Amino acid sequence: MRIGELASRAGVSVRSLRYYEEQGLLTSTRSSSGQRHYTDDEVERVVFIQRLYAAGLSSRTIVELLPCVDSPSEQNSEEAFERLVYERGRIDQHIKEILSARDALDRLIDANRAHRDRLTTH
Amino acid sequence: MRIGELASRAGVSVRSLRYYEEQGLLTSTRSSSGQRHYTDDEVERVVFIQRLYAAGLSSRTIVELLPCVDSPSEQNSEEAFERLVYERGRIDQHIKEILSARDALDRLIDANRAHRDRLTTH
DNA sequence: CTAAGACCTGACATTGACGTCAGAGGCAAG
DNA sequence: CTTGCCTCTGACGTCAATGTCAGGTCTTAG
Repeated sequence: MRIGELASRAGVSVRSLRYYEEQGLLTSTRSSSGQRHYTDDEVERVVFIQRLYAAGLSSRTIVELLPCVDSPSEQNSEEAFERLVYERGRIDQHIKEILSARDALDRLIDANRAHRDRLTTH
Repeated sequence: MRIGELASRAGVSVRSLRYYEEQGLLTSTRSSSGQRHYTDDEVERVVFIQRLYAAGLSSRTIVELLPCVDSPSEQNSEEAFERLVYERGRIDQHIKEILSARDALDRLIDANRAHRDRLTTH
């Protein structure tokens, strides 16, 4: 498949895919005329990358984790594996922060709703 | 307290506090010489702002929620209240994304660990 | 009084993940 | 063969939160 199709299937822009390749997150085979071609697997990979972005990881960080994705068999990914565990912890921390933000909003919502009810029943 | 103390208590930079004020997230009283002064309450407020930032809200969005924080008593914050509920939903969505990123990393960690064990017991 | 260290405003710099545009070539249908 | 859409590279633009610097003022300990 060509880049446009991968983009629409994975729900990202064509620009983003070229950027991912530039950052070393994604590879493509090239047709003789230079156009990028992808296999179906790449859809999944792009979605995975998106998830990590959503969790606050940067391209640079994701690149460092890729050995664990691409060749979990090599023990040269020892360093990458430690990084993986570390980032997992950071995400966990991040989740806690966001949960506490949600809690704060919930309390705010309750307070406001309580006030509204008081006005309504008045 | 002056800006430096608020910054260190809330764990943010002085620059950020001035930026928050510029964006309408924070107010300060000024001494005759123009220096900003804050009450203890502001520490809590800054922490709250940080939480919302961590949850992915922008300054602009936070400003729109502030009426609910500052005067939950006014019903002119009707619009702000709806926004509040809406953003709560977005955060919820965001949490789900991050959880699925964490799951993805967990699966990756398991796969790598499994491989390592296979090597070790060999 | 004076020196060190906070603070002020205003402005430009930075970073990351893209958007967007220009100019050129590729490809399938009619 | 042309028309319309996709793709290419390269480069510049953007946005938000913050860093950083300059040049000046305040405050406080000694």
